[in-house]
Amino acid sequence: MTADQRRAALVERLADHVLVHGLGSATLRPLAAAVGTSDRMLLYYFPDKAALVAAILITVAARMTVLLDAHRVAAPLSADALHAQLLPLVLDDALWPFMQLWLEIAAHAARGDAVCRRVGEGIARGFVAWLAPQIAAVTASSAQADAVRLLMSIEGGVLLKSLGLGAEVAAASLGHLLPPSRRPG
Amino acid sequence: MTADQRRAALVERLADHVLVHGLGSATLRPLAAAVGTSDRMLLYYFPDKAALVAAILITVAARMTVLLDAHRVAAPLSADALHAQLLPLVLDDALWPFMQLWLEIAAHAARGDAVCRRVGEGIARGFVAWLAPQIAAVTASSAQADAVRLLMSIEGGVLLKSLGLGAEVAAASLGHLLPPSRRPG
DNA sequence: TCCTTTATGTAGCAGTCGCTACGTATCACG
DNA sequence: CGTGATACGTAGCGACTGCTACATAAAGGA
Repeated sequence: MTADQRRAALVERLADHVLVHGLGSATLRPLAAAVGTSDRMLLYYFPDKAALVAAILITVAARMTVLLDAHRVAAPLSADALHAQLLPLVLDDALWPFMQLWLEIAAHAARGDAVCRRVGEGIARGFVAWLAPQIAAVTASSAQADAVRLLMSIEGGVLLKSLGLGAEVAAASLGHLLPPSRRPG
Repeated sequence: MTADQRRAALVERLADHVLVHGLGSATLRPLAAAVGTSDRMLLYYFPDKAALVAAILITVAARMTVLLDAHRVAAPLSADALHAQLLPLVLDDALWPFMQLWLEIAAHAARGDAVCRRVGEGIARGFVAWLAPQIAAVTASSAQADAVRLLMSIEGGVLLKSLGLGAEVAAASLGHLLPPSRRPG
């Protein structure tokens, strides 16, 4: 096994830890302990902590891409229909660790963290590119705009769920597809 | 001046610092230095750091409420129209420090931070309550659902802007009110 | 066999964290 | 004139941070 392969395997296991405990706990010694090594070795395989975290985040993003692709729709849907399908998905426990991490990435990026900004922007643009072809639209650019709007709503839902408004988000999303009279008070 | 008044004045000045530097830099010694005192005194006026941060966040929330109320619409609008009016507002530089902090609060809440969860949920519910009466709807509950959907979209826009997709968000929001053919490619 | 490269352990640095113990100056009140 | 409460400075604790210096052990090519 080459050094590159060992490094990649290391990052895979570190990604597990970060998905559970978050970026805030992603400090060298706990990270190293979680995979049975030492901070010394982490900085042997990576030039510094920033490079290590970047590698971990990219690995996490790759995992989420795989999970999302399993839910790609067969034929393009209306933006509303796709929204109704995807929102429960990202609020589900299976994807929630990714969403928690996603919020942390956005918060760090907003404060100027270069790693989170760079990786996060790539992921976000990936989301748009993943969504657009699944939306029924007359032009590619309108599908793109629809994708951005859809993404805005979904990620706002993630943010609100993190603050304890998950039920309201789910109800409002449901309401969008039902006549108002059928909604509970 | 009573101790309570001095404590409140302290928090006001601390809020300035947190709005600029964020929660991540909200540690006792830098916070104290920013207002010309010592960590010792911060823990003299507050039982611990959590209580101090909670007080700061509540003060920040009160400031944002004032700013938002200055932009309350005179008569109820459609959800789309209100959205088009508010999105540029929250993406503007004047409110952006609040939004940066808002993302941090959500990220911490998502990781189980009790203070951020409690304060953040209050702010989020305040947003919904602030939005609902400004939305033209047949019933109060449908206005509430519209308010949640509107909030989702706006906060998703904040998240995407923090990752560098501010232009895409602005364009997509514009597109929502224009026929597709008039949108740039 | 020697000698370089690769991999890893041990120990520690300077700095920051939240928090606390201790001393003391000031001041209202008895 | 005491005397207790209020307000504040100084100093430090133990834990943690990213990172590094140094030693060493194994392995592979000359």
